[in-house]
Amino acid sequence: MSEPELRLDAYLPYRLSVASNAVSGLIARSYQDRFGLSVPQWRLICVLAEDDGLTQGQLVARTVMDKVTVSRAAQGLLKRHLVARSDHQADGRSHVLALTHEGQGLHAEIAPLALAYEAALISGLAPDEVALLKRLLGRLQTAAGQLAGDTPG
Amino acid sequence: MSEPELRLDAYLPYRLSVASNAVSGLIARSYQDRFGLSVPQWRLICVLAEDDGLTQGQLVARTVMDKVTVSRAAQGLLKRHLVARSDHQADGRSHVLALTHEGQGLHAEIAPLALAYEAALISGLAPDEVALLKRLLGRLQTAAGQLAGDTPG
DNA sequence: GTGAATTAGTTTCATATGATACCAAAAGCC
DNA sequence: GGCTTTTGGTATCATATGAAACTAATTCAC
Repeated sequence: MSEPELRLDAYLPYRLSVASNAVSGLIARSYQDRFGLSVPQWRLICVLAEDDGLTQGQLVARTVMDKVTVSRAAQGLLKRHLVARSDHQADGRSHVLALTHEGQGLHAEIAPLALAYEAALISGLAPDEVALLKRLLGRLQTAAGQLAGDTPG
Repeated sequence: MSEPELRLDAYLPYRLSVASNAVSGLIARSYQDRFGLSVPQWRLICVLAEDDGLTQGQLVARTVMDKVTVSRAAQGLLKRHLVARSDHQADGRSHVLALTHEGQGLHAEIAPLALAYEAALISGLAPDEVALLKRLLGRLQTAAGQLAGDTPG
């Protein structure tokens, strides 16, 4: 007995999705309005600022985005001269992306805003709660990845 | 000094989005493959199973989805005779939605699967960790809502 | 070396999403 | 009663997304 009750607002995947949508929507709107950047574009800038000279394939791995998404984001940034492309030394199919000076400037401008958003979002939480939250999110992600691989039942 | 470093994989909104996408993708694929249901459709079924006889407006509030999304999901469910519509007693614009017998059957079939997914996802976590996670997600959601209202910056 | 199978990246296409405009019913206002 | 404003829901449109097909370059097998 005791049917294990399924209530939507207690259902973790739902809660996760709603929270993520709220946060992503906030951030996406902000970057779009202020800098004309999509979230994928911003992610590329962010990764390239950490670690310059990556191929799109590497960016796919780093950002957990689809390669089509990365391709389009890169094209947009190219058009705005925020990143530059150079031929890959050893692989003629591949190109190496790097931030231009202008791209670096934009990153320097946005990064504090991004951090301010994060700070505002977690302002009610204790530092150890934040750390735990990040760890739990990582676990969920890997669990989902494993389940997606198997034939879950 | 000490620029407060922005690393993408330590950035909470990013982590949240990636985790949510992984989980949502897993669930969405499963419901689509097995039952031909979209996530919005499933959410409506779920809410209507909890609490029958709601208008679309009420469903919008309950599911935190756009009214267009709810409208379309409802139409899909109507076409498959999983929900039924009756005129609203007091408001001629509005309709009342309720699960059909068939819809209830489908819900009874999916609910255990949904709970199994949740159980699998959190299988590595302690119960109090899960509780905390849900609470923190709620806090993030409300914080994002507040920030979206203000002019943050 | 030559040819088959992979891989990096783009293009194409089909679908999902939400902003906006829209229609009809309801509520306020006088 | 008439008139405007608001609200429930739908239709239209413009954009975002990813799956699949495709191109070109690379690797592997031999």
